[in-house]
Amino acid sequence: MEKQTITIYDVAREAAVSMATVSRVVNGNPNVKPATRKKVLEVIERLDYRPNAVARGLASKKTTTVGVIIPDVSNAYFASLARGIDDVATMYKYNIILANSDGNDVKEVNVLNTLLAKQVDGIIFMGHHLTEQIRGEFSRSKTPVVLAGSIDPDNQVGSVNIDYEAATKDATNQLIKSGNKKVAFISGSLLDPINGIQRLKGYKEALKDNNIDFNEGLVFEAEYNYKAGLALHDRVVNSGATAAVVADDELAVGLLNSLTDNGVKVPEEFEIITSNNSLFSDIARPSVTSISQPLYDIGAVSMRLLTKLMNKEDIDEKDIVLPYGLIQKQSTK
Amino acid sequence: MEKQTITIYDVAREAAVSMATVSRVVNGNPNVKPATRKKVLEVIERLDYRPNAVARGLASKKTTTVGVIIPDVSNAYFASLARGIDDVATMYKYNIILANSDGNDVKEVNVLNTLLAKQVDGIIFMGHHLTEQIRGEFSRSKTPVVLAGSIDPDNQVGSVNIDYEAATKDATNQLIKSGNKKVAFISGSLLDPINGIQRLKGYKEALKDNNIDFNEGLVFEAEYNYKAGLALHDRVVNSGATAAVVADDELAVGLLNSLTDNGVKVPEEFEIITSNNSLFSDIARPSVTSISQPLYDIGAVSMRLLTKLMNKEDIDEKDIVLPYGLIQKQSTK
DNA sequence: CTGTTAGCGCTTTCAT
DNA sequence: ATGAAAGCGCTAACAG
Repeated sequence: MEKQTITIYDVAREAAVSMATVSRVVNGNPNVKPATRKKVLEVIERLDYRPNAVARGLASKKTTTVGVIIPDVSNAYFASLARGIDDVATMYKYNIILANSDGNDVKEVNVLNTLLAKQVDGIIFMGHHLTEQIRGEFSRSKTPVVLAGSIDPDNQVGSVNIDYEAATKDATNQLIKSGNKKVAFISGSLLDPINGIQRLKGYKEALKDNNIDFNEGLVFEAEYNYKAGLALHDRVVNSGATAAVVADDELAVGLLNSLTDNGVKVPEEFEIITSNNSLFSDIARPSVTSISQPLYDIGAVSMRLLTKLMNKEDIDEKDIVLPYGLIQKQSTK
Repeated sequence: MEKQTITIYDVAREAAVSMATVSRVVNGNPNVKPATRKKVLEVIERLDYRPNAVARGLASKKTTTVGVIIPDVSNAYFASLARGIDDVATMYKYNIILANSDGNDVKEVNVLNTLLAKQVDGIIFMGHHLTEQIRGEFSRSKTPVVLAGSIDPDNQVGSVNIDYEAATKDATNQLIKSGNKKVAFISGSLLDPINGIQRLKGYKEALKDNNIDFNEGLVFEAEYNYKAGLALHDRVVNSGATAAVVADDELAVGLLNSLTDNGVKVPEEFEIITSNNSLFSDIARPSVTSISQPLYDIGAVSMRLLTKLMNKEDIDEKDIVLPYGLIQKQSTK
């Protein structure tokens, strides 16, 4: 028995109308007499007809699917964004093709190309560092792009973020105010403009406002994971720091656990403020004071912005900055 | 300026060959004289030609994309599976359309239908409970399906899992051996066959082997999240249990923290074994002893199995059971 | 309100 | 080894 697909043609024949009419009722075009619509609908039901989205895509040049380039779905931070993206996508009848890049330049370019080949209607990009090549592809292609939780120093495409600079400044300030002279700045690669430009800038501003000299030895780069946090212990302790602003929760909790496991009292002897307010920061004991970013919303708003772009609507502002907070928990005094 | 897409036709004209030939070189068909191939390749390069995957999909009836139905990507358990799936998919030149269902019957059916409409070549389904309707759709459609970390009591489609029954039995046994007479069984909905059938069975077997009567009052159903774990505290304490096997890490850590925050010593006064060995179980203090499931591998193997199914290869076994472990940490004696 | 007619860009026999 | 031509299933003018 063959995989006999029934097409719009079959429906048209059975309903004794033209393909165009069937197409109209399928697409909810109002220009169809109720009686005809009903008749067609019945045949569709009876034949169990399902429009072929690929054919539709070829004919209409719209696939109702968007590409999402993500460093790693299994990272809680990005997974939250992804969830926000998918929910809004679903709301607007889009599907998402999810592709992991590991923040790797080559993979990013590859995946971008296959996404473009698949004629996605738009792209949401999450990544630490926009390479020239990627930016070139973005501007060359006519496909709308939105950066979620990522910065393009050149502002060519839309983006949704929080004000990392101000948030880091606030956090650093709090740590200084509570008496810490040496506050460590712990982030991911400084090549990522979020770290190297925005966060670092906020950190330095806080120091300056409090007349503290910037000390290179208090700046640490690490990968965003628990083990990296554990591994940081000795270096941080040796730096003489008595507090730290950390750019990632896993990293922060790793540092925290290595500290407490070694008998250091947190927050009495060492204070920590982290950045994502994820479950990790709640689960840890002591729980970790954190900047709160509306992760789900960053994803959701990105997708909403993308729908506008795909729809060629007028955008009042293509770079959206969402509000952040500072949630006090047990790792600060 | 228009979005002037260059097509296979343009390439054919410029290279002075037929579309068929261009198609052949693009698809790596060996029946092309090296000289012609070279010539065509140069034109492709020069024109920056990119084959349109949608057109290709319509003509060949293959989209090289698979649908992935997932309860929630922002759940660490499922996110790990998803990562394994995507990596193997990429390896075999597939992309994944990721769709969140929240384990909701209606959403599952909807999303399945749009996936089928989009002509995905295969589907990977993760969900707690296969409804009749979904199973009906599965068997009616000719599209290959694989269940990842989910059970179909009827075994109609392929699946990849661990032996939940044996794993739960092992965990329960350890708890009993170390002196606990009352071991709580804490899982998600018992409607999910993994919980209601497999895990519960393993739990009961362990009791039986140790001549302990099954006590309904020690069985708890809860949602798989941290708050649900916190909320469970009173009921578990009142049940008289001195240990628990928990089906989810967030749940387990929630219970753990509510216990320790209330002054109960773990593991001295209460022992806990959880099920996913995720980062949560490492971060908690005390860290939580856990069954270890090869999450990434479950995803990866599922996708590998699906490629075979899509390729109509012979399958030795369409239900794959992967090995599990039991990782001793600080929450058990 | 409904039908006709071209394609959309590519794969795939079938010839040659 | 290469070309010609017929679709794949649907949308979108354009008529009427």
